[in-house]
Amino acid sequence: MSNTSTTKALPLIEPASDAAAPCCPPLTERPFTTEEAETAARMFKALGDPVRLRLFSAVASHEGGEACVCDISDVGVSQPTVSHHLKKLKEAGLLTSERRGTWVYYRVEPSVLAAMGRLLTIAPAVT
Amino acid sequence: MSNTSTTKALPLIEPASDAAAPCCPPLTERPFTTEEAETAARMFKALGDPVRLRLFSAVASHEGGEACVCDISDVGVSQPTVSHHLKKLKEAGLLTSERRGTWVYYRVEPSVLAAMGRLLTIAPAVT
DNA sequence: GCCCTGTTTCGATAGATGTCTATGTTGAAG
DNA sequence: CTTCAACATAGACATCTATCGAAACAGGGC
Repeated sequence: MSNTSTTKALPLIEPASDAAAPCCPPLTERPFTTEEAETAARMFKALGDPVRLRLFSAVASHEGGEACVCDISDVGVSQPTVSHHLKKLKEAGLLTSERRGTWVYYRVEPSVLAAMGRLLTIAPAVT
Repeated sequence: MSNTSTTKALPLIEPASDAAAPCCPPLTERPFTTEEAETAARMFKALGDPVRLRLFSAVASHEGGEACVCDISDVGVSQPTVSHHLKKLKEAGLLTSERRGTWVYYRVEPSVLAAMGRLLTIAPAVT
């Protein structure tokens, strides 16, 4: 509500009350519809490649939750391949990118991480 | 007596009982190694197909956490294809199967779900 | 024995995917 | 303006994947 923003006061983690739960209920809640399955599968598939997973982990674990390509591109494949995988992660909504001067920085979209985590919850403890 | 019946025979491939393989730390903790990435990517990849995701969700949300194939095979593909996808999910360690009489029942491996969920946690708050 | 429920196998095929090399594009620095 | 460095894009290629139909196989109930 009014947020009471007397001062900036950055919250620990943006509440994102619903900001990014556009996808689906927990997998255990009810059988997924075709649409839900396609949406969710796109995200899982993005993390279903070892190189992408390493890139994602490198960004996610980097200081400040962001990293420039030059910091993470040592994953054993050529530079264009790195670029290609980063693009895939971006298309899946898992990463965002921003150019600052010569370098391009990638950042994790935390709300999407949370949404995927919610998919995998055992039981929402609700009826 | 004969061969190995005196004791429990040797566990060629121990069912890994539970263990559930907490394969990896959270993605945000540190950059994944190649091995970790390959292990984790195998699980994500298994859920990266819409049909498999629907099958998995159907089992996971079914009463008792298990379902027979006849209950979930209405996903728009042929019956051998359903069988093929269920096999993939089993190979990924996400499902187990058991025959009871005429029907085969699939069940979710809850510990694996938990392990995947842990991968996606933002910050483990230490131990 | 016959039938039912699944599993497996066998091509076969259309499409997706990961990788590379080569070439652009963008911005900073001479 | 030229050149270099950091990434992105484009095209080519080989491999993998999902799917099908049909048919054989395996347990279990009758």
